Amino acid sequence: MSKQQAQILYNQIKLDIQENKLPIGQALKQEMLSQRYNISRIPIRDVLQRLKNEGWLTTCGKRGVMIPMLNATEAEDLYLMRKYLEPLILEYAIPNINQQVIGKATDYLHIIDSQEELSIEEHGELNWQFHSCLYEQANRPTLFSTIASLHQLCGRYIGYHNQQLNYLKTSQQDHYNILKAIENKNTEHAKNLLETHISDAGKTLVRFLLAESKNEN
Amino acid sequence: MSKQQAQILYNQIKLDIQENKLPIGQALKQEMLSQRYNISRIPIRDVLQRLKNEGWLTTCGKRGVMIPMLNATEAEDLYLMRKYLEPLILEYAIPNINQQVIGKATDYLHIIDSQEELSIEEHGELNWQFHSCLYEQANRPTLFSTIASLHQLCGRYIGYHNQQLNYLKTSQQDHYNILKAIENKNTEHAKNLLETHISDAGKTLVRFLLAESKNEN
DNA sequence: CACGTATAAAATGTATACATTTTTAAAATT
DNA sequence: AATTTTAAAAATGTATACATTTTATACGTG
Repeated sequence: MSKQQAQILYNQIKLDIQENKLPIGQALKQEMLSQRYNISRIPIRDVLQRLKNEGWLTTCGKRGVMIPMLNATEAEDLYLMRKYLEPLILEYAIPNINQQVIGKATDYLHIIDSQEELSIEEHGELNWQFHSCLYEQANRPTLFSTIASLHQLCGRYIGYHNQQLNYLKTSQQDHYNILKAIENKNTEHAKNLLETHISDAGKTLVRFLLAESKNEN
Repeated sequence: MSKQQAQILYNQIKLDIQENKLPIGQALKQEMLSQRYNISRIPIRDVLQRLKNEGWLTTCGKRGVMIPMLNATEAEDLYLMRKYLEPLILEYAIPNINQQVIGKATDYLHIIDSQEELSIEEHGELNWQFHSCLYEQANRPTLFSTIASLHQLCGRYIGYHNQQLNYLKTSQQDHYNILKAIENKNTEHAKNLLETHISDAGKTLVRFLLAESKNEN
């Protein structure tokens, strides 16, 4: 289970970034992290590199990495890409979505509905489970992994504001509508609903980030 | 220059993958690579992980990585994503593209025209320089880096067939047309030309990959 | 003979130690 | 006083050594 050690570390650091438990905007010292997580620098380096490649960290000066500040332009880009790519993969998926898949997706929505005490991370995770169980039917690994990566990065922004949690809750009806359109094999309608769904979420988020940056000044 | 050591190794291994100098479809042993490139396993591991994250390598079984075989579906996905995302970033870029940028882009095209003896890697690199010097004017780092990453991955496919080199050459006229449309601030036309340009390249490549996989059977 | 189990070997993951580079601060020169 | 130089420190990159996990092989059992 040695590989899992690094895997746990990866998840832990990512969570700590998401929950703002690590300093933003300044260089992260390997030694410091090594002590904090009680592990040698080698796995730390591995994880830092991985997170850097995934966009959770950016280079800080000539050497080292740092946690980038939340940025409205980045958020807008992420949702913009999702808006274009997710309807695309859904189109490939729809012909392969049978009733079993519909059922599985419905179950995820029911879980979201039933559980009142979901943390924002849990909610985001269930949200992704719903979307991905549809997308994976497309059998498009490359397209899928790009979309999955964009989702992951959005997670950092979703975790930031409770307002986003409210949005997630109100958008549940969208999910049911999308599922209904898929069940009816109404591909164009499903794509349009999904595009609007993503676009709206993006707009809500960007509005918040802009408002916040105004407050800081 | 210790960091450059790993950087050199990264470029070298990537090139060796592109030129099929490493075994495809079987696990790459760290020890073997360590001896081949005359360096310890630590930087090897770093590079392997990085290449894995970028899509040049995939996991092979429970442990280790391997070079994935060229795959028509992956190529199609890459070009599909580019087809959607590159016109998008171009739209953001056009308002900021002044005559200096036009001139710079023109210079790249002239270099491609003038040099008869370009290797396919050099040609691909110049091709990317042309596109990226336009895209970077959009000031959209996140969108840009996703597109850059997709380009990189296409590099593996472009390097494979000389046929693709022929296509690159014939597509030079497209580049001039796109540049002309940008200069005239005819955004929609430029976007359409770019979309067709990418779509055609993708179709050519996919046709080849499919034909080849048929030949193998 | 097939199949599962145990054991040995190979490969990877991690820690420690060392080398190189980067950054910091102090000293010196203009 | 400001700027360049230089030396010490801090931080990162790499090598070696060790621990753990996989994988392969041989053995035993049904």
